[in-house]
Amino acid sequence: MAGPSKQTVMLAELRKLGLKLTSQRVAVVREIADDCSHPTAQELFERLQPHMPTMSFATVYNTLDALVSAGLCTPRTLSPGATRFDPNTAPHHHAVCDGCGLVIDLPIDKTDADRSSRARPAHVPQGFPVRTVEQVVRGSCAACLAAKAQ
Amino acid sequence: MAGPSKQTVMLAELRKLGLKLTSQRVAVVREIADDCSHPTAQELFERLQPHMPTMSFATVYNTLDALVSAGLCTPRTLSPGATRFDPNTAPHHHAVCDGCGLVIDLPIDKTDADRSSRARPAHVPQGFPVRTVEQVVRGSCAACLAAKAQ
DNA sequence: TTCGATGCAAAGCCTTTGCATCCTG
DNA sequence: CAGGATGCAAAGGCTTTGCATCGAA
Repeated sequence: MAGPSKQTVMLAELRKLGLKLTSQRVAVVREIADDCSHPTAQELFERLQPHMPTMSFATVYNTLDALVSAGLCTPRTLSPGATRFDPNTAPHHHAVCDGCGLVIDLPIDKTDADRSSRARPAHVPQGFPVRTVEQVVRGSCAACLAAKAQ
Repeated sequence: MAGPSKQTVMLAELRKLGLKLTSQRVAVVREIADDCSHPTAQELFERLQPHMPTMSFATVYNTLDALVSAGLCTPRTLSPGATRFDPNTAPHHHAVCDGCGLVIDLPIDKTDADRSSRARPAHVPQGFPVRTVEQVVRGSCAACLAAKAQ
């Protein structure tokens, strides 16, 4: 389990693709590599800006696009509003809050894997090659539940 | 199976909620009631505008919001870009094209129902009441597949 | 030194909002 | 007739783009 960190892998992959490792890209990669909160570009920018006053939106998007193209990060549009970025490249499901759009990773255990991987065939049209099958669990997060109760 | 049409049901529900049945609302309802292509507000507007020159975006959104609030229509944000509206209120899954964002309904058969309804519990956190569980099948539609091949 | 990357600002989509006017009930 | 609904236009979020400047390799 003690392999290279996620951020090391990401930076190595970007370099392998011939992309320059600018300080801005390194900063974005460090910020998102181990973040399982599915941040938006806006959120990443707001976290980075204080430490790097010249950081711009365009660069955040540029770096995220590079990571997505490299298959190191997945853009998620599971709820209205800004695209969220997910550094977890292992297959997994998501719980999404109807109220605030919060996205929670749901690991796939053996039982789930059986269900979701094999559930694919039914009714998917001919000529539609399947890349992934995910489950989306919609409901309310604890915070929104509490807010609604008041 | 010969119940009232979907559009009749929608209009009756809107009236029941005390909303006025303006010609604009009737037009939007007629346009979306039996449309399984998951149109965007923009698309609905572009279809209606030629026949109803004064139709405005605000009214399309207004009517769609009313239908959503009434539970007669579901907004879907399964791919980047505009929200798509789904008049199919029965539980079902979706196939989504990575290339163009096309959304195809996948009916739930008995076997699927068993899988998806029961698949819920695993790893969903405490205090997260579940409203729905859907499957999202991602891949490529026939048109995008053909376009890529060239 | 070179060519790609950055920062800035403007433009582009999608959606919401404010307000005067209109029209259903 | 009254109050809700409409149309228009402007504003508001999110994202992309263009271009002059900068800096990693």
